[in-house]
Amino acid sequence: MACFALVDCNNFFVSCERAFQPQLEGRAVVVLSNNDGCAVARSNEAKALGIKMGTPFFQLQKLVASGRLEVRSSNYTLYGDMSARVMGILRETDPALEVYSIDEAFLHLDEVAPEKRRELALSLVRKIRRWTGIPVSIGIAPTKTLAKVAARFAKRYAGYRGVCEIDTDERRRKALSLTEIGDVWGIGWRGAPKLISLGITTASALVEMPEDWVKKQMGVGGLRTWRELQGIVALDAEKPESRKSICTSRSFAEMITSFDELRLRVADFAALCAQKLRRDGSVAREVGVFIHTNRFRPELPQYCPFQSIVLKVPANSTHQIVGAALEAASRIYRPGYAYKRAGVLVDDIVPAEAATAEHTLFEDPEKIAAAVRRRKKENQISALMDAVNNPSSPILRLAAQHTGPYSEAIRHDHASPRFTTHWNELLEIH
DNA sequence: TCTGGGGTCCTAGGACCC
DNA sequence: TCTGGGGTCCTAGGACCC
Repeated sequence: MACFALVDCNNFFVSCERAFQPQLEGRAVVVLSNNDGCAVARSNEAKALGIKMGTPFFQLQKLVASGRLEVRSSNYTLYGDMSARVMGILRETDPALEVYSIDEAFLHLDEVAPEKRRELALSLVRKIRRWTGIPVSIGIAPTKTLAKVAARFAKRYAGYRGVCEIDTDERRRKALSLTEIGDVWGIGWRGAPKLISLGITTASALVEMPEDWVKKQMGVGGLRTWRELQGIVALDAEKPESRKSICTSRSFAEMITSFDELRLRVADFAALCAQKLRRDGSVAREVGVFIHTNRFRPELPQYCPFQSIVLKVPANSTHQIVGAALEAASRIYRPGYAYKRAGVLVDDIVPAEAATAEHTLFEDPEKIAAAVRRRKKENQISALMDAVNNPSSPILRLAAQHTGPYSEAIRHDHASPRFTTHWNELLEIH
């Protein structure tokens, strides 16, 4: 029988902050989204205060002022590095682990003798805590969806010491009966109320429904969840080769009205997309831009257009991607609106080596040759930029981009240092 | 005053084919 | 009055995940 272990970092962003700021231990701590917009991670103490995921920061100001709550701006450089450390430790146990998100990974324990699985997981919990400072919970079960269920119990009950295993049918039934339907992986904010209205309030109630009812009510995705909850593997093990689309978008600290200002942001986002494409060894055929007014200000005129441009030849050079993005932006920009957010999305992505030029029969061979030469030069420039640039604050940029640090346009009033990735911000011990 | 960002997959419906 | 049938492919939007 298959066996998966889900390793889930507890309150990951908060735990990363605590690893270098022990004074946060035992306190209510919240990590804020980009722009210090809303809560995206909460310590257990913060959850106990009733703070919900996504709570706007301005609603938390009183708690902060009264000293009952600590906040930190998100520090993705730090979290990315801490994640890599945790995944590196896990990879020693299973080189083929599936990294599911920045704070979660699935290990395959099929080869580990059943009676040794729990001990192995306990040792991983201890090792990760000791080597990185990050507390993790591990759920072990015959399917990924059940491993998720198990991990919730591992987190909830201290007696498990961080590891919960669903290894018998009796335990599976018990766990499902104690799991609310909305807490099941794959049942979202739309599905849960619908199922509850149909009388399905727990995972066991769902499992007891007939297959065709599930298919009819929930589609093939729901059917997979239903199977997984019974212990039948229904989720694909294959990892995607590479991303199919890449999006870089941000909200702005202030609202932007002028095109000159907006195009600087769009150029930055496009440059980041190009950099991500090159890192993946991919090229994209389509470059899209969206701009959004502030949806939380309905009294202002709203405008949320999207425009994409199809490139003649798939590309990943900063020149090509930025050029197309600015063209798209100029087509959709309208004066008279206050823009709060924008983004660049590159789509129709293929591996760089698979991309071939498609010239039309009627194009002038001279022009084609000139285009190929230009392209080659742009690719060389991009390669040089990658060799020189620090991603978070690139030195070499196009003139179309803005000149300050990327983070300048974003509010980060409560940022902690990049303890592990920046020479000037290393932890100091006195 | 102030409300995140980055993905994947599925489905329904339209365009198109013979 | 009456207006094929069956299939594929693409796309936009929705639902879900963290």
